[in-house]
Amino acid sequence: MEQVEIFKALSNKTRLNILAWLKEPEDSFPGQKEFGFEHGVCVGQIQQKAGLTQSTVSEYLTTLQRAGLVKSTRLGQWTYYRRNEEAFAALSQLIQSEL
Amino acid sequence: MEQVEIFKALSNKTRLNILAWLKEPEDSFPGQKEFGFEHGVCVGQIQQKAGLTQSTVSEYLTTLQRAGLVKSTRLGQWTYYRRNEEAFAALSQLIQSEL
DNA sequence: GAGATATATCGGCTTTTCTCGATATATCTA
DNA sequence: TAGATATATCGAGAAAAGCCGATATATCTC
Repeated sequence: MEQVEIFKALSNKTRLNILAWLKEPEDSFPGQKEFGFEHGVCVGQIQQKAGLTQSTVSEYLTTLQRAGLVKSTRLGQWTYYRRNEEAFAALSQLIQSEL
Repeated sequence: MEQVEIFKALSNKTRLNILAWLKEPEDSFPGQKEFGFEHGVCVGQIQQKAGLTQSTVSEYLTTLQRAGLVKSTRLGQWTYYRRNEEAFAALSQLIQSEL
């Protein structure tokens, strides 16, 4: 993924919030605790917390995924999103060394 | 400076290039070697290398400065820009711990 | 198969960003 | 002071991003 695309994905307050929420999903999404968090958090929960429409949040998650910052798993009718921690480690490293 | 503003400043290929050039100014701007690089590189040199208009490059440098990523020094009729390495270290750290 | 639910995609309107040319400001030099 | 040079700021048109409602697709349940 191109560096600039990663930074574009991070250039939005809601998307930054989503990433922060996904860092502590148990605290951020108590409404989903019965499903567990191994595969991440489903779109509906994120949408509710973000307070934007379903289409916008879905698009934001796609943006984050194209940047490599999150991964998704489809289970039945739900899509679960979770952070890709390797991407964050790599980004931190990149800023230290290359940027 | 707000996180999202830093990422917005980094969301442009030319601005990323400028930051990369300022990392190795001796290699990137041989045309300025007679003036030294202690205070940075002047806008004209950066503009020439970027291949965009003077006004655009000036604005980009202002954007980077507002984000805290570069510092400037005015000497006579020249403004010299240089990287603010502390900001990059802080950003790398932020991505590791908070983001 | 029909309806319900979850997510993704599409079309469009609004706001922001990109980038330019023109102009303003500051400094230098003659 | 006049002109030259360097940079900053302004105004505007084009492109991209933000965000929505409507619709499409996929899965589940009956």
